[in-house]
Amino acid sequence: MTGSSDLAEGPASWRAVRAELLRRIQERVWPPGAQIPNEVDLAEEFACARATVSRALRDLAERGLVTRKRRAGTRVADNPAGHATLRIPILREEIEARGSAHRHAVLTRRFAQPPAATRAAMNLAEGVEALAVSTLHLADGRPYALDERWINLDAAPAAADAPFDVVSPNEWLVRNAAFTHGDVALSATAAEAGAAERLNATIGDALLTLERVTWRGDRSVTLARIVFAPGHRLRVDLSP
Amino acid sequence: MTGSSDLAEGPASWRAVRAELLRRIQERVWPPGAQIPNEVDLAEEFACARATVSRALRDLAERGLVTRKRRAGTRVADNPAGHATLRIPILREEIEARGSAHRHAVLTRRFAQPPAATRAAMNLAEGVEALAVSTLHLADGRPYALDERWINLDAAPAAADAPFDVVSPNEWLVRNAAFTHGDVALSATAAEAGAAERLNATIGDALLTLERVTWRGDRSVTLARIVFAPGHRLRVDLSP
DNA sequence: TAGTGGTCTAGACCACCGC
DNA sequence: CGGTGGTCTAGACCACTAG
Repeated sequence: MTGSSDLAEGPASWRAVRAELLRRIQERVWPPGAQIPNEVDLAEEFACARATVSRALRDLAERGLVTRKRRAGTRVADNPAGHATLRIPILREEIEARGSAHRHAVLTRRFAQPPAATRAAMNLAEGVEALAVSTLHLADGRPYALDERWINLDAAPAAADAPFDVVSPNEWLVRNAAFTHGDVALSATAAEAGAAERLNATIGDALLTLERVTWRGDRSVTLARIVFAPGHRLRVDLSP
Repeated sequence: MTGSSDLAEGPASWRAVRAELLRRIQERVWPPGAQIPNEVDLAEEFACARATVSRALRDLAERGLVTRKRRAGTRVADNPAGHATLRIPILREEIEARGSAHRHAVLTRRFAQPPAATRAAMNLAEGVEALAVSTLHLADGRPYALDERWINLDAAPAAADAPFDVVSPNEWLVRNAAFTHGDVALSATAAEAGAAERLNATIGDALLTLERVTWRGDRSVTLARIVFAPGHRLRVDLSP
């Protein structure tokens, strides 16, 4: 085996073990679906403790490259699928990371009863008011994204008094209203009149749209709809 | 503290430790930026081994909730940002997971020199030929996504003989041409004539587009452009 | 029921880097 | 320099489940 000579001379770090296992998977020494030797045997082969092999295999399992079951052992995944991690964007940081100057403007800010669809998505009772805020984010003075959201005042009461002029709702909520989980949907939408004007687009332009609902336990915190300016590309890396 | 009473009675699993640490972070017992006690102290508090605390903290660090430095210790992240994992889709599985019947049709398949932009993105030498394949994926007979891609025959020579009629290029490549890394870009594009006809859309419709380049070492494997049918939503979950 | 992964322990050494 | 996280070890017990 290729990678064992450098391992034989001393204790193998779990990364070295992982690298060798990864090599065997990628080079089809162990093809998809194949059974991998158990931890004890691998530990013996690599002359290390079982815990070290376990660490390496666990890492590969988290990446979806192998599947593990108690009695059945470890197998190479049928589909060694890559996985990308998509971070929840704080628009200011995203813009500044590109070397641009960030600025935001609150367009509207009002208390109202959200429409039925929003109420359903946020699991709100009928008749309760929520805070609707619309914010435009600019990079170097050019429109970058339009952030339209509803905030559940029951989950984040302090938002009622937040002016959002210095700290944007996007950032304020991330910092002050921690969520326990959420879900995101990406889609392409045609620019309607309001968004087109704000984003310097033409009506009907294809705009990348990110909709996100975050929850704190069983209470929704905010439903955000972020519409990016025309041509925006959301990039993510793909790991083994 | 809420979670400690049940921990005091016996050895704490690392998940229980993580849950308690997570609680303190989410409830601002340890606000963003705050220093967390070191592993030894926490192990003493939870009456467990340091390795158990380490496991819990490592998990939180991987999720981006805390940052760890050798001498400086562990701090709550300024932005306890959630992160979503976006799996590389095998369209057939994605469709079947929705309970629909999958079918695909190869529209075109030809060997040609890719255009300059593609050549650059795939780091190909000038003049070499690659395989261009265009495939339409259908769910219950309705257009689902259009897959247009270039395949680097240098990295996946077997693709030259693959008919792609039974196994789609999408699936064939995932299974037979493992990649080491890649990058993905999501954007919204206006449907041009060809895509509109195939996807049962109107010219100019906003379409969610996923572009992906995968690499095997320093050689590109494939550049794929997947255009989804109108209204498609790409969903991802958001974890703490 | 036996074999596998999952976890915990107590101890040890090391790499890093703020003080 | 010394404290911190990062890792490895040898051993142990447990949880799960395939055969």
